[in-house]
Amino acid sequence: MLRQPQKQIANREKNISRIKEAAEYVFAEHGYSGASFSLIAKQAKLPKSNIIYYFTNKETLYRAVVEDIFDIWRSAADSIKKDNDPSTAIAEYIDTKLEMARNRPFGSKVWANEVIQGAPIVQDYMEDELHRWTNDRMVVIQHWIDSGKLRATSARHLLYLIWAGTQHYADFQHQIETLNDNHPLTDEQWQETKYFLKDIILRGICVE
Amino acid sequence: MLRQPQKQIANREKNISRIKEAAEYVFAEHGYSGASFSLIAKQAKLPKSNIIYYFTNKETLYRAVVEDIFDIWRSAADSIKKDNDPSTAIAEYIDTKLEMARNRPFGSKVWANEVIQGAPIVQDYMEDELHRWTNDRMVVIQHWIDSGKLRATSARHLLYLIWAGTQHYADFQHQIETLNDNHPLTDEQWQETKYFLKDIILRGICVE
DNA sequence: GGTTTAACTGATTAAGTAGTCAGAAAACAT
DNA sequence: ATGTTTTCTGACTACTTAATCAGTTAAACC
Repeated sequence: MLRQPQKQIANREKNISRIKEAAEYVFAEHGYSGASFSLIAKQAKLPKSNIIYYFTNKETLYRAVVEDIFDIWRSAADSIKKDNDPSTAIAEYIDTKLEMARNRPFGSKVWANEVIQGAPIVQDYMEDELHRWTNDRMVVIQHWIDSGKLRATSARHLLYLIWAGTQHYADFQHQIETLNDNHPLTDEQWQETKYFLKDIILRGICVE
Repeated sequence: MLRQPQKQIANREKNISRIKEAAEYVFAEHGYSGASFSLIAKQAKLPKSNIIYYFTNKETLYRAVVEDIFDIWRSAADSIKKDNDPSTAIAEYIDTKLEMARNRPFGSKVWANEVIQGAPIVQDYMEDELHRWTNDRMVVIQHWIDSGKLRATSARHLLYLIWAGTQHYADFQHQIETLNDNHPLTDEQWQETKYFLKDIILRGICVE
């Protein structure tokens, strides 16, 4: 049995993902300015210097976190494809996005925070990646509309409504829990949420 | 003609609202931690010490800003009353909220920021005022449903969807403008937004 | 006009911040 | 084993921050 000669590499990967996870949480809870290296270090249970060793500075760490988020977020829209059935595809998209809101709320919060503040760090990302990605999806939706599979509405605003409606449950999680008498949503309540959003949105866009 | 003996009072009010306006902007653009007295002072064109003179500390100023926002936000729902026609009332609510998103985006952003970070400063406000306010509106909507004027859907999630769908245009303003080729929305585009949201949501909740 | 009171402000302080760096420790190579 | 490279870290620095406060200016009162 060969000894693995890469103890370093394995350790490096472990540490990096551990730091990113901690950073995602701290950036979400405190915003960019409020997130200090010492808070992130405490969360990751690693010395502050070690974090700087891996990521050089705060902005680099932040960008790494945001890029991870964006990749996941992007892959959630895999179902929005020309040849898929619109209702099924959009229902699937809503389901997936709500599951992400439930399971990975911190990423969503970091993104929201960044955009609210005018994307000072990831403006280039928005102009390139997000812009292209959004246009691609809009083309698909417009195709569905043009071929009579969807009611004639705005593809752009439909996307925005799906984003807003789903991400709300991540970004405003705290508000929702407060209004739910300080309890997290139960499985049943998440089911209800999924059902509600699909019900309203699909009813709004399907040809009658 | 009597001389006004209240030069001081007038000046005080002027300064306070000037400071709050500047603070709302800076808190929205930089978050709670990122908003420093010196930034707010620069924005308000007043010395830093003067701001502290009026508001004692950062948290007090912040709370003043949030309370102002909340009051305005609350009054937008005046139309949600038992005796009003549901479709008209909800259409009016959506219109009003979208106008607020357009004209007062900073307040919305401050609120969003605060909630995303778990409402560290205004938790009590959420538990008292917002909770009561939301329950009141939900009772009205439930009444409409029970009396057959609306389809049987979730009053709670309907409110959330309206909030999410409208506030998105304030909170994510920067993203929306970036996706709009770096142009602010035109009058026409705002019209289109209003139309879209009312179209989808009303279609989703009206009895067929 | 002179006194009291409120409004205001520049200088200062104590605490926290991002980032540097010299050197220790571990992993790897031979 | 020895040397080399990479990983790691505590101590430090230069800077920013919220908040204090002593002292100044302006308004209100009589």
